[in-house]
Amino acid sequence: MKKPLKDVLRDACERAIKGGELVSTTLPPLFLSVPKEAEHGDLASNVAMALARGERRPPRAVAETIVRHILDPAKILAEVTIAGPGFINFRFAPSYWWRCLADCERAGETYGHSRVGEGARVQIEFVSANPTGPLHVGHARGAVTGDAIARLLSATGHAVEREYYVNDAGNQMEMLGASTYARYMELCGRPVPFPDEGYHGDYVRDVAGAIRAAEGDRWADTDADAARAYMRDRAGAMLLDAIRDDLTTLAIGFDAYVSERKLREDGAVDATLDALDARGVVYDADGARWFRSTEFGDDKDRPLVKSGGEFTYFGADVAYHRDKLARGFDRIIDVWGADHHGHIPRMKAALTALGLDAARLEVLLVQVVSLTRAGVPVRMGKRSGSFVTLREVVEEVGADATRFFLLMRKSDAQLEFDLDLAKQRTTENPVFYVQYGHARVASVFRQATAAGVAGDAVGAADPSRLVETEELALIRVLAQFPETVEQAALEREPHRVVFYLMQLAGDFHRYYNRTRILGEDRELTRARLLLAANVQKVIRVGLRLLGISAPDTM
RNA sequence: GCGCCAGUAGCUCAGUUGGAUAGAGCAACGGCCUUCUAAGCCGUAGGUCAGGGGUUCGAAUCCCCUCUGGCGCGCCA
Repeated sequence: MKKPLKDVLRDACERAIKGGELVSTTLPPLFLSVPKEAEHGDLASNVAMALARGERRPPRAVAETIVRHILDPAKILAEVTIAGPGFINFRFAPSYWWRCLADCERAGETYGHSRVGEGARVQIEFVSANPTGPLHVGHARGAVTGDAIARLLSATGHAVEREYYVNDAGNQMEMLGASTYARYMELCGRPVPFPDEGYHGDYVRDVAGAIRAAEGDRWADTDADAARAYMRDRAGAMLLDAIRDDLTTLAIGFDAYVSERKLREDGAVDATLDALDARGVVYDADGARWFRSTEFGDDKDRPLVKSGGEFTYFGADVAYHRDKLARGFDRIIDVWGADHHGHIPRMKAALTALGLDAARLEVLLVQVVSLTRAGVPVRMGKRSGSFVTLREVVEEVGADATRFFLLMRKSDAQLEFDLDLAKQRTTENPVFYVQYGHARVASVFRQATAAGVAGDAVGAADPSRLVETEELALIRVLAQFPETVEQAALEREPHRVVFYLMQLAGDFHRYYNRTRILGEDRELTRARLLLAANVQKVIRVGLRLLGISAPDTM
């Protein structure tokens, strides 16, 4: 919607400069905004105010000069006015909106998609939870956010790969093995002490039970270390499978699962350590090996190898990120829990130290989710093992509502998720409100078909029959969809799409309530069906970008 | 103590390079179904944008200080 007008405006400014009526030689970035007040038109520019200082003239006078040079070869404008402190307000001609509707119709299910990404290879890594237990709600937010951003990036012409980094090595896994072993032995009637920092969740017992069901008591008589190692691997594999299943219920999949253990076994971690060492940023102290990250802006040096000889999590993670960049992505995006924000400087420092371009790594922080039930907080605590799992939430409120609610807020802001609200099938629940908009149009079309109207190639209807203010306003909202998608993708902010859909659904419900779509006038009916069909389509495409279904009946 | 993020209507939150009279949903109050799904719509009310200073034609937005909340500052991951 903005682009054609931006061209007209730029053209006018340049002509004014060429004619010597503006002394500025460069233009500020042309920025068109949608005014809050309808009387201010469809789009407004503040360019005159931005230029006024350099011109040494009042903004309104600068605006007059620019307006005088506006040509409108395509006849898209109905009105151009100067208002307030120096805004130039534009109002589009109805014919422009009719053209927008036709464009929308023609674009089909790819309306809103674009090529701004120019085929850039982007990798997005998300979830990456340790396979030591089921996913909880916090993981779910990262999962849904990463997935939605991946969908947005694909729709805007990026070549996207989704990756899950499996932390299947290290201390936590050993703890899982020991915990599972202890539960297993318990079930065999030969209890051993439960590890101090072990995993207390009931799922460990379930996993141990499943192993025992498949293999009997034979591990009870095996060497304890060997048994623990076996339990670690079996439990890890089973829990990773469970995680995949959980993600599948949320319509989330990955192109690759990369194993930390494999990375270690392949020598990638050693090689990375050597590479850092070769650059002279590694030193030994207190029996450990340290990375001199303070030289690269971190506030502390960080250990890469523990005094026991094991790599730290950080050490392995540096190797993983080096590997990702080596795979040739133009950009790698990490979705992290906000409690990891302190890790960004050290990771960037390590990449810089390795001679890599740290700017290619982008870290998105996802803040915590607090669950409530009718306003009452649901207690969560991982340590106690009583956290609320992703599965429980999805089973209670459904995948669509889970995704919608987790995407309603900017990802770096804390989010309150009211389970009672999410499962309500009433007007208060925004996800049903939006989906209902889609279903409602489907219902109108069922009626239209019964009346023998829908068969008349609605796509070929004449948009110029749509003359009501509300109809043109609705088309305007449709016309804003492509730039909403683009912005959401480039800013990595899926919540913009959520808000857009709530607005579109609201505008449509309002229109529906006042205006009868199926009427006596056949041509008008067809034009309104065209409009309704495109509203429905944009809701559908928008929901698809969020990974949410668009039902025809509710 | 240092660092990061936040503080906008009773509640949950939007607010696009700094722009016009700060918005939405819910909750509250009052209306609308013989007509395409009332799972909807219309109206009313609701504000010291945490507080104070600064920058400028203009600040919720940028800078500084204070207060409040969350998180981080492990040879845990």
